[in-house]
Parts: sequence; structure tokens; C-alpha cells
Amino acid sequence: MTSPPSRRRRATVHDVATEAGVSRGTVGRVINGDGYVSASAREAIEAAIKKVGYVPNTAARTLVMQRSQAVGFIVHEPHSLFLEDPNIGEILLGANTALSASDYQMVCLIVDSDRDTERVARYLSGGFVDGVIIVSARQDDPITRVVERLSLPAAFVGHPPDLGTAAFVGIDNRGSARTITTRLLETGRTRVGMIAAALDRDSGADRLAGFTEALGARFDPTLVEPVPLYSYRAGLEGMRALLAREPLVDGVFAASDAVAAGALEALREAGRSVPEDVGVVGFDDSAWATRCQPPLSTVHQPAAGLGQRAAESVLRQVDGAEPEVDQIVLETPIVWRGSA
Amino acid sequence: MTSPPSRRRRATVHDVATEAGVSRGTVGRVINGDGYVSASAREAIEAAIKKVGYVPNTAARTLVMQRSQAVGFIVHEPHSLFLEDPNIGEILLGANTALSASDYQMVCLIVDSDRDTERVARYLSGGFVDGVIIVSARQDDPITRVVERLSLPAAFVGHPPDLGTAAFVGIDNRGSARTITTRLLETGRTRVGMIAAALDRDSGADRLAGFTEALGARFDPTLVEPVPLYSYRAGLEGMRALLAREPLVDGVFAASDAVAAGALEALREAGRSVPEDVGVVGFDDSAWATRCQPPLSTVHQPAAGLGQRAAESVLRQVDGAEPEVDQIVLETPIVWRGSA
DNA sequence: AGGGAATGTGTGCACGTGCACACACGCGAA
DNA sequence: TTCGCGTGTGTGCACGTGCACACATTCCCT
Repeated sequence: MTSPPSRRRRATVHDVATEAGVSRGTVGRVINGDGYVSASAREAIEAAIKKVGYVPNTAARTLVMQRSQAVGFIVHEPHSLFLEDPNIGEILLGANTALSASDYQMVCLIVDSDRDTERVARYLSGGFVDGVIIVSARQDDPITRVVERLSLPAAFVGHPPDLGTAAFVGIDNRGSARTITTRLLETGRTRVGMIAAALDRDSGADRLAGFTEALGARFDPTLVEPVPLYSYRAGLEGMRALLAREPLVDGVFAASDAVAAGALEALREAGRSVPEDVGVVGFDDSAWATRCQPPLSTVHQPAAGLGQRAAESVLRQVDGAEPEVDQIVLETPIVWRGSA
Repeated sequence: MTSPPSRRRRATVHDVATEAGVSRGTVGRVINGDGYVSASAREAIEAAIKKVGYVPNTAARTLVMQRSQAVGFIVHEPHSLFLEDPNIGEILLGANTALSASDYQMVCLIVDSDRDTERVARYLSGGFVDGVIIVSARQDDPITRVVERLSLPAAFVGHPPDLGTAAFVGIDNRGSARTITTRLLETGRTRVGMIAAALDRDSGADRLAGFTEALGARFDPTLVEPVPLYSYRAGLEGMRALLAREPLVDGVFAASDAVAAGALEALREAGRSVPEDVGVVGFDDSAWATRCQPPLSTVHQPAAGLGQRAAESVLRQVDGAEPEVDQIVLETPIVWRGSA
């Protein structure tokens, strides 16, 4: 009867103990399943737990164990690429699957503003998570620095951080881009261009580099159309610009499936048929790829696998393994559909 | 020097106190900013905090305060509608904004399997969150039951739970569907159909009900094509089926923008032009709406606002307010673009 | 018969924090 | 002097848990 709106007091081990007529220690042994407990005591305690509706207080357990059985999943995107990039969602689910299998709770933390940065840093410092998975960290990121300072087990997805010692899981953007461009050239195209997105990010720059390598001596910079984002609209406008400048283009490597979808629309506007007049390939193998008309030939990005491997790396580090053994590059098979 | 892989011990108030030559109590007063502290002590303590790199241990604070300054955001979707439904991401960001403004941490919990359900229930029971925002709860949901049992402050987004006493924030699906259907009829269409998705969920059923009401005596059940999901593919296939059965259809209300996008593709296949031959309207005003050709006329769903209002409701309840005053229905203005 | 396992149970301490209380000091008024 | 008050500081307890230790009982082996 302290104050009416306050929720009722939670049952503790002590309540269970008095209810079952034993001591706290015995109750603890039953809950954690170790040590010797007589059958009669066990039964009495289990009944008491049910009766008083006992659930362990995780905060207290975390405090004494120095372990929270939770791992943070940090998404640090300026506004909300979170919404547009289907990969992030897939990475998240992959990580959740792996953590769930080891009975860890995933805690998803969105960093959307500077205010968030500070709060998340406090949260991490507070010992609420045993480790973190970091997606798309920036250079000189305050969150990254906090993680280093706490020497919190961490795994980066997508790109290694500045320091070479941390664990990361990624794909070979450059090699994959080179491979699919080569495949596109093998279909007999002679003037192959690229809609190169997000050149300020490693993934974007690497994909362009791979494209350039594949073309070798045939590379012609006027066939590269840079656009700011991995978005449908960027693809639409980029393709329009490319067509206006180079009407004879007969092949296009789009930096992502969303960009490719926009490019297909621009080609349709211009009356070009795909793949007859122009071959188009994308990158990601996201939902866009099968939703397009014709469906896209693209590079499969194993997003769920990235999340899963990152989670496994963090769990290994929580168990005391060294991070640097975990620098993993996953395979990116090419999926050939109808667009080239 | 206990064990090399273990991370170094965190600094505590005690370390700060000895470093600054004062007692724990004084340090606490500086950190929490109440009580009398001399200027000299304050300076010494602030310097000591910087020097030893002190950050409060949130677990300990949670334990003693019975407050975690965190709110759970629970997404309970069978497989991963999470990825496909852009509304969920927007709701999430809206909630994060509101919580962030009150200096609360949002903790996003994904429930993807039965195993997750159990673990999340334990997590909630553990006192790691002061309240929860629940998106798309199911009937007889175990998570919902846990929340009730703990009498944890909660707000449901989308639809009220079985019990009428809990807080929820939603939109008037039926009224909005009725309004946009009426607008579509006012453009002079005579045979207006609907691609009705997800009839097993309240939102889907309510949108169909609104459509039916708008047509009144003119309602013809053969013009309703039910499809399972709010997806592009469902829209594509649904529209094909509807066209095959009713070639004279000249207006379509699609249950979501993704469905409408699929319908546009089917109409294009069939050689119908939009909006000349057939008027199409959608629902959600998501990214699909502006990405389509022509851009969609649709019902604006204030997803970010839903998240924000839900968060505010939870925070009010944490402060002791009664939940039942928070049963909020947000406005859903119609956005008229080119597709009808 | 006596010593030592094996089995079963209770108690004290620690985790790091907030808060209530006690205490110390200087000063002015009764 | 003695009391009260404002200011500044130290200490003990509580939060709920896990774990190490101490203790109690039984049983077997020498």
C-alpha cells in the first residue's frame, strides 16, 4: 500500500524460500540446476515458484555475474537508411537467429541523432550488453570509440573499422563487381556502362573499382554515371542521364538492385527492351531482383549470413576468444536471371 | 591481472572517491546533482571522474532504483514482415524520437520464433525495461499475457488487445477506406473493385468493410479479389485474376501501396493505361507511392506519429498515469496523386 | 569403531548504486 | 553557554542475486 499506481512488488528468491520452507541458497541451487538438492526440496521449491510467480531479476543477476546475456545490435545511419536498405533488416534477423540459438537476447539500438549517440554510449557503458554488432560504422565514430575504451567484444559488419585488430564480417565488393561485369561482357555487349552509387562509402567505391578492373583497357569514364544513393530514384535519373549522353550503351551494371530497378524504368521510358537492346545487372539479390520486369541478374549478398557470422564472432569473444581471428569474407554467388 | 582475456575492471564511485579524496556519498551527490557540495570537492570529483573514466553501472542503478530508463519495442511478426512492411520501420523511428527526447533508451526486441517468445518474456520479467510498445500483437499472445501479469506499462500500436483497458494508438482503417473509395467513385468510375489483402488481420478486414460501405447498394462481391499478404506479388497476381474475371473494371482500391504497385504492373501487362482506363488508389502513403508510375493516390498513414504517440503514452504510464485515457486514433489525410 | 567421502542445507559476503541518517563545523540569537 | 540552523561530508543499509564457505547427516571402507 505504498502508492496505488505503483506496480506490485515482484517476488524474489526470498519469497520463494519462505513459501517452500527452505533457505535462499537451496532455491538458488534449484534455479541454476547445480549442486545437490533433495527431491522433496526441489518439488516444494518448484511449486512455490509457480505459486508466487517468481521470475529472476535480471538486473541483480547482471550485477553480480557481470554478464547480461544480451548483445547490442547497433544501426548507425544518419536518417533512416534503415528503412530503405533491405540488407540491414536481413542482417538483423540473421544475427537474431544466431543469438537466439545461444540463448542471448538481441537488443537493437538505433542511433539517429547526436543525442542518441550519447545515450547509446551510456547504455553500452552501463553493462547492459556483453558485446555489440555494429553495422555500417563511420570513420572516427564516437560509438566505436566507446566500444574500444570498454574493450567490449564487438564485430563490425560490412567494413573493418580503422583499427585492424577488430573482428569484422563482410563481402568482397570489388571482386564481386569484377565478376558480374565480366559475365555481362561475355554476353557480347560492347558499350557497357555503370551507374555508380554512394562513392563516398567503401562499398560504392569498391564496386566501381571492380567494374573498372573488369573492363581493363576498354574502360571509358564517360560511361560511368555517379549517383548519390543506392535508391530507385537515383537509378532512374542516373540511367536517363547516361542514355542522354551515350545512346549506344548496350549494357549497364547498376550498383544495387534498387538502382537497377530505376534504370529499368528509364530504359522502358526510352523504348529500349531488356535484355534484347540493353543488358542490366544489379547487386544485392534483394526483394527488388525478383520483383522487376524482367527479373534481375545480380550478385547475391548473403545478408542473413553476415548477421549470423557477426553474432557468432561476438559470442566467441564473450567466451574469451581473440577477435583478430575473425576477419571473415563471405562468398557472393552470381544469380543469373532474365535481365542480361 | 586475473585473466588476460577478461576486460579490465570498470571504475566505480569508490574509485572516484579515493581518487578525489572524498567519500562515496559526495561523489553520488555530484553525479546526481542534488544536496550540498562545496566547489572544491565538486571540482576534484569531476576531475577524478574524467581521470579514471568513470561511467555509472546501469545494472546497479536499475536494481536500487527499480527504474531502467529503457522501453522495449516489441515486433512480433511470424517470419519477417518486418522487412517488407515499411510502416514498422517508421513506427520504430517515431517511437525512438519520442523516447530519445525524454532520455529513455529504446530497446528493440524481435520475436521471430517460439524460442524468442520465451526469452523475451524472461527479458521483460527481468526488469530491463520500464514499459513496452507492442506492434501487431496477436490474439492470446504470450507476450501480451506476460505484460499483463507484470502490469508493465504498455501501449499497443495498430489495434487494441482483447482487454479494453490497455492503451493503444491506431488509425481508422474502415473510415479511411470508405473515404478514399468514395473519392475514387467521384472520378466517375462505374465498376470499382478491390484487391483485399490480409483479411485475417483487423486492418485488412476493416479496409474491406470500409470499401463495402462506400459502395453501398452498388457493392458487387465478384469485384473483390482477396489476397493473403500486403505484398507486391499479391497485388500483381490479384489484379491479373480480377482482370480475367471482370475485364470491364475501371477502378481499383488496393489494400496497400505495395499491392497497388503490383496491380499497376498487371494493368501494364494487360495494356490498360492508368488513370485513363483504370483508376487505382492505395493505402499507406509509403515509399511505394511516389516510386510508382504514375505515382499513387493513397491514404496517408502517419506511421511515425503512431510510434511517437505510443511512446508518449508509455512514458505517461511510467509516471503513474492511468492507461485507459490513451486510446488514440490519428488522422489519415488522403494524398491525391496521378493514379486516379 | 573411526575417518573420510558423498550428499544435502543454511549463512555471509560481494556486486555498485541511491538514499536516509548521523555527524561536524561555523554563526547568530536567546 | 546553549540552542538552532544552514552547509558540507561520511557511513550504513537496501536492492536481489550468485557463490564460497561452514555445517549436518548418512554411508562405506579400512
